[in-house]
Amino acid sequence: MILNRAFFLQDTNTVSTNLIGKVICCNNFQGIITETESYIGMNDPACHAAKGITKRTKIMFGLAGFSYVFLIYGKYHCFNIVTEALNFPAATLIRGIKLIHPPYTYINGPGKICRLLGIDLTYNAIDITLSNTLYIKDIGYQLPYRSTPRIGLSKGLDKMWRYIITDKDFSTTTPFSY
DNA sequence: ACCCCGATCGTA
DNA sequence: ACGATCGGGGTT
Repeated sequence: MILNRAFFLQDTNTVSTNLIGKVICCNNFQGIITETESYIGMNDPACHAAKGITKRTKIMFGLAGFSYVFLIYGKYHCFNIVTEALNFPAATLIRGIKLIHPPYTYINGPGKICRLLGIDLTYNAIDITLSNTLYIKDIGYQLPYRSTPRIGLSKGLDKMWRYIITDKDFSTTTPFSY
């Protein structure tokens, strides 16, 4: 079943951990989510919204379940989903997936995911609880994960808000047996 | 108008 | 370890 508003309205770390094992569907690609990160509120120095509402960050203050896509280093896109209550700026970043169909590719890194799935700035501010081109579904997987500090930051490294799958079947480019 | 920076990636 | 590359955001 497709994840609904109530799923994304929860605490961001609840959303980030519950997204492990869910399936992102976009442009005919379907991938198990294997890695996520939380960015939470104006007191999180690594969160883009920490400095307030801007043209770019306003989506994070909006309704949970909308996409937040941004360009990084002039070349790559990062795909997030807005979480928590209206006016509380937070989101979950999708950092790793494994295709559930051939060629069963394991993709680690938000830029590479967006490149493969075809996600660019035109995919920003989409309601993924209503869209039929970009959405996330639950296929009943409950997969173990561990938490670590977030990747690539100069601030907010004290937070253990990166979640990554521990089952090796989902971190290799080979079919999995579930 | 100008300057600095970055939730990355591929190459070395 | 490092450079590419360009929009966002702050400052002049």
